[in-house]
Amino acid sequence: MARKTKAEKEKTYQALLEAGAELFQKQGYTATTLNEIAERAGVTRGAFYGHFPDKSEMIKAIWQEHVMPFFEPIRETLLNLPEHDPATRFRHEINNLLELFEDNNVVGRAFFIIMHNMEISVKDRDLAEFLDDKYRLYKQVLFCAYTRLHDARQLRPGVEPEQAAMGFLYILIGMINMALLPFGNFDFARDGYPVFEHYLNSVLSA
Amino acid sequence: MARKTKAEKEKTYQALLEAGAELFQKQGYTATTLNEIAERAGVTRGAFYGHFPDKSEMIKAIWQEHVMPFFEPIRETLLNLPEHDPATRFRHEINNLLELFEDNNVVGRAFFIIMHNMEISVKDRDLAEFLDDKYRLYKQVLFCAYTRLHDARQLRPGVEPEQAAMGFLYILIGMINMALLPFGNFDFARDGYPVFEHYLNSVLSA
DNA sequence: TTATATATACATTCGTGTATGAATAAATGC
DNA sequence: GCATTTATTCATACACGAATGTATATATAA
Repeated sequence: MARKTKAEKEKTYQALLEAGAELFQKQGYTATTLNEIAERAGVTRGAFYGHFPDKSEMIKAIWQEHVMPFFEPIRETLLNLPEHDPATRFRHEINNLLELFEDNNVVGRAFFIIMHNMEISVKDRDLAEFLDDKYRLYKQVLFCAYTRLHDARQLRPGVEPEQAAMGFLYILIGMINMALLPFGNFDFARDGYPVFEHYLNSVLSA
Repeated sequence: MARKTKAEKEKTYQALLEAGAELFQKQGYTATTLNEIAERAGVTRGAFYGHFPDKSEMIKAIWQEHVMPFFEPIRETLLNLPEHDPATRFRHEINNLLELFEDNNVVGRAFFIIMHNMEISVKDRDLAEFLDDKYRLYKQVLFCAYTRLHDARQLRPGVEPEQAAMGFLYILIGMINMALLPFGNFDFARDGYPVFEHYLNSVLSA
């Protein structure tokens, strides 16, 4: 095969990544073969191995390229809520998060794959750790945010940060789950924002 | 192979079911092979095909045998909350549900497999429909319960049944998700009951 | 005697990983 | 800038293993 230019190489890389994400979403991570990915990207398995050591590395790449750029700033903000009136910033950022899931289906797709369409296997310890990290991350970020809210006395009396963070995490995970399922038409305006609004009001005093 | 008695046949059936559930939980549905299931059950693939047409039928059997007996009465109760003071019954039944997940790890395991360790694939339309049914079921049951609560004026003013049902579903799904993950030690007394208690208090007026 | 639970054996298909090769982009030397 | 060398992208081919489904055999329950 003729050597391609650097720009062309990047193009096939992106094509492979996109093909992989689409197929993982549609038929699951384990059930998707390298042949299918390559074919959908318009290349052969030879190209795949030129870009990824194996399938599991592709998942990490999808996360890195499709999620991190959007997710990182939100995480950064939640970890550094202002000492004065963190609640307003918190509400705002949660809104950003929901909008991200509503608008950007690349991000949503990646989450769906990670949470729903990738079996957690003892066989692949590496991937299990990768998933573990993701969940640990969410928990940590939310706990940090709620601690700040607590310190600023913007949580309703009797609401403990750990508990509130867990509750929020449940709602978030639950909603993302439902929102991303291929069946059961989900409407953010109907099933997303109002639910969060209610929950935030029940937890925040501000 | 020598023919077995009917009782022995039932025993290998149960052994296969148990082996399948264990392996699906540990390594995922797709990644588990019929050979592994048979070997763990102390038989060969020949026995498997004597009891199940294929792997997907085993999932349905696991649900039928390991979940339905516990889940059905709860569903029945939620669909038929009393007209007078449904809230008390509702709280009670939700508690039952949490206890079920806390105590009965066979039920929890089945849920974990369905929700986390079985990829949703277009390739297997039959299984996708099976999953779809499950989610539809939850939604329907909760909506029915919340409607009854609403009619009895036991929802806080401004709380709509649809919304409240969705919120509850999110929390439930989110919690079950987190509770069942193999990593991240989950404690029902710490991360389960209090969160639900808070949410119920924020929604119910009674 | 007959029906059947399950082991065994076989055929087929499929997926992975690697080794190889062709053609050309990129690098190098002048 | 041009000629030559080198590096590299990706297709092709191959080897190996593994999984499925089916057909068959056997011993014994019914």
